[in-house]
Amino acid sequence: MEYNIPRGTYDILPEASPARQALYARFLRLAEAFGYHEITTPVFEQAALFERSSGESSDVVQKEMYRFNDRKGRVFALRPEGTAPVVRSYLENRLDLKGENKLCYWGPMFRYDRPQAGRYRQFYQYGIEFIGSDHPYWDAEVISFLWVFFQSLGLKELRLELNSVGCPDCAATYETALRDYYRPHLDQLCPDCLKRFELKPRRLLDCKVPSCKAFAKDAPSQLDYLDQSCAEHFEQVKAFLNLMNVPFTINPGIVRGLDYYTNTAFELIYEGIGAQNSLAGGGRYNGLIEQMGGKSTPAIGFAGGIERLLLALEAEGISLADSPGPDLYVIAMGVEARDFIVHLINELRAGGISVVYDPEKTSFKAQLKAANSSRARFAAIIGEDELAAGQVMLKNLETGQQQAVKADALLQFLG
RNA sequence: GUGGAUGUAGUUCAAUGGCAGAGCACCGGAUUGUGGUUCCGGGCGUUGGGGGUUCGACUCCCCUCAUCCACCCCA
Repeated sequence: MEYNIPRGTYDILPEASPARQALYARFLRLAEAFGYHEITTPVFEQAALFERSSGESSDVVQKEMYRFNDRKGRVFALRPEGTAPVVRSYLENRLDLKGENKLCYWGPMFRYDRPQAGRYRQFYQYGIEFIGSDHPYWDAEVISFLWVFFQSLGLKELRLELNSVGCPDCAATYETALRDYYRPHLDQLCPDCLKRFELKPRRLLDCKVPSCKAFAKDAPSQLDYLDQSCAEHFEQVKAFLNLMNVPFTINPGIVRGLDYYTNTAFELIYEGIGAQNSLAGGGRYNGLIEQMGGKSTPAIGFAGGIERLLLALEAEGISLADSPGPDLYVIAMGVEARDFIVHLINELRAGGISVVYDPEKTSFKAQLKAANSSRARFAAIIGEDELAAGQVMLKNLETGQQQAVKADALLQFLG
């Protein structure tokens, strides 16, 4: 083989396609039920869109973005996430004026990262964005969308974790407090945590090194550093979630990776698919739209990973769709029978019947065997007798029963 | 980006440095018009790729590519 697939990518083979299609259909159906409409943006955008929105210091921008120049030197990037493009489109197309503020999407994202179970360089995400209100009801509705979606798929081992990272003011005072707490212990932290201390002090809390974990226990919590309105907002989100019967656990360690998040942050955790156990995550981003040049507009959304969801479904033995066999397998004995049925096959197909026929299989046995393994519902057998009578012998491959059917009545019979 | 494991037929896996094999799957056949079971037969490998050591390399060494696991990060 001279060529092979790029690292961290994968082919969606025919056998895997039905499950994904089913997932997509279910997502869209639920999105519609919640009043969301699908939006599809390009897979590449100006690199600056992501650099500014996600934050220059974020890992996504620093080392995971596929950046390239086009022939005129413009700098683009394969999208590493879906929110910024959706917001860009929302502003550019003035969807605010059309009241189009519940948007959902589905498509490939790209991050140059080391591949691992549940982590790819081209991966697929689905998500929703609610734009235009800071009311806590919408936080709860977005979260409940996620919850209902997973419940409807039948997944059991789910954990919804909730946190509030506050507004930029709360976040700043909290990070100061956090640094004050850790500063005396800097010499006892792991090297990674020393970097975290400088760049992302919140990440100190979920370090997995035992010695660091000990400090995390007594570290200050963001929840104690929320100002009046942020605290109230959080309380109301929780209250709405309770009213919606969405179970959640508070985890002050939930940190969103991208800079634009404010207040509500949440993550859906699934144990049992490896280290990459976050099936979906999201939160509020009240500052993003203004930062991107729109007028100050609050918003909230989430994104989930298809690959991880499929892994979770597999882990629980849930199959959404198996590829069905064709409706009909045509068995023709001899060239005259063949010439008789080739046109009939097209008519049936045009009528929406899926038909399999293989002219290279000539022996009766081979054809019937193939009919069986194709999992077709029926086999249509045409030999000399049938040809003379202008009919086919229609055999139910499950029961073995067969009956003669007029050729021109076949479409009606099968349809 | 860091560390570790692995790479042999379509697939799951064997093979002390000495002729590359098995199950499953696939294809064909068992007196030419009735499938799934059974029986018989069949093909397949540049042992991921490249280089080195050796009389001889799937086996040992180096490089490379890929996958998996963990870190990191996240969906």
